[in-house]
Amino acid sequence: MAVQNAELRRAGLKATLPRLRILQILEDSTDLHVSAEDVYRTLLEAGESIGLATVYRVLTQFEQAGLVIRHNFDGGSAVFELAAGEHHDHLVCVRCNRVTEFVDQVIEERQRRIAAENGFAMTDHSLVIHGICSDCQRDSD
Amino acid sequence: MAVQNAELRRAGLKATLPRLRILQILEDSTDLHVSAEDVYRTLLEAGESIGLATVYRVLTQFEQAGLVIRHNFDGGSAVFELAAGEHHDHLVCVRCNRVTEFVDQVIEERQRRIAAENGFAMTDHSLVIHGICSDCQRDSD
DNA sequence: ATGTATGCAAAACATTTGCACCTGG
DNA sequence: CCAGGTGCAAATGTTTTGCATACAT
Repeated sequence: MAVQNAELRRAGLKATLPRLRILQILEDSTDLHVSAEDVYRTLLEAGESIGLATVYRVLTQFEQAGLVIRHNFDGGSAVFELAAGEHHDHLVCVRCNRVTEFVDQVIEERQRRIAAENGFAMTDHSLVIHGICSDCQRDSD
Repeated sequence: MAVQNAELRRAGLKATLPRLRILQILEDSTDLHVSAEDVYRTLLEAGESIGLATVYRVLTQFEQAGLVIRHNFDGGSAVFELAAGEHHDHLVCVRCNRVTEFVDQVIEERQRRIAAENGFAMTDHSLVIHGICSDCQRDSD
């Protein structure tokens, strides 16, 4: 936990209990993409008394500090993932919502070129491929 | 307006007044990407008395009928565009929210391959490049 | 006629904010 | 100690829904 403490400092955030717990949850989660509600529920299950508002505030701060990335895959709730490692794009299953990550250098390069050709100073980009994952194709209904 | 009438029939929707008006607005709009509120405001300005709930219902029906495409560019409100013509991707200005469209066959092809490699039956895909458009770079603050 | 569509108001969500209190450094 | 963080509840913004009425076929 000294590790997370340092991570928060580096991000310019005071190492408070809620922030440490939430960071821990993100790191421990088997699911790389969790919603604010998911985090809140996990906290409750662990017996912590941290408000949902704080979860939102902390996740937003983490996002601004570059610790996490916020995605709006569907119209519902946003999901967050640790910003560890390389940029990547996502495959999202429309049946089970499972998320798979991928990187493609050719696409990355084309995107840079397209932004440039259109006079855009690219700040970010997101590519989401929706489809039915192999598991869901098998359990077809 | 007989034209829109036929369009609705083809989509399997009764040609009611609200649906005709809303389709008309989408077709007439200079901005290709409008929110439910935008449509509602336009209706009010035209003196129509159509409820916001109806606008949402109709836009959702249009989406299901394949007449329009719904996008969730930011976390805010969804925007809709007529599904006329080819598939394309979007450049969105983070300052002024202006949307520019583009198509890149290389990216399209890579996406198909990536979906296939991951065992995904691709149903859809969306690529959004965020950045600062040339106008906003000029009026920098 | 009659099943469907609409308007209005209320509900349902996701997210944000105001404010008094608590806590980390 | 004191600025900043947190909890709670209330506010916000978007989208959906229940229900009585109106409309297209």
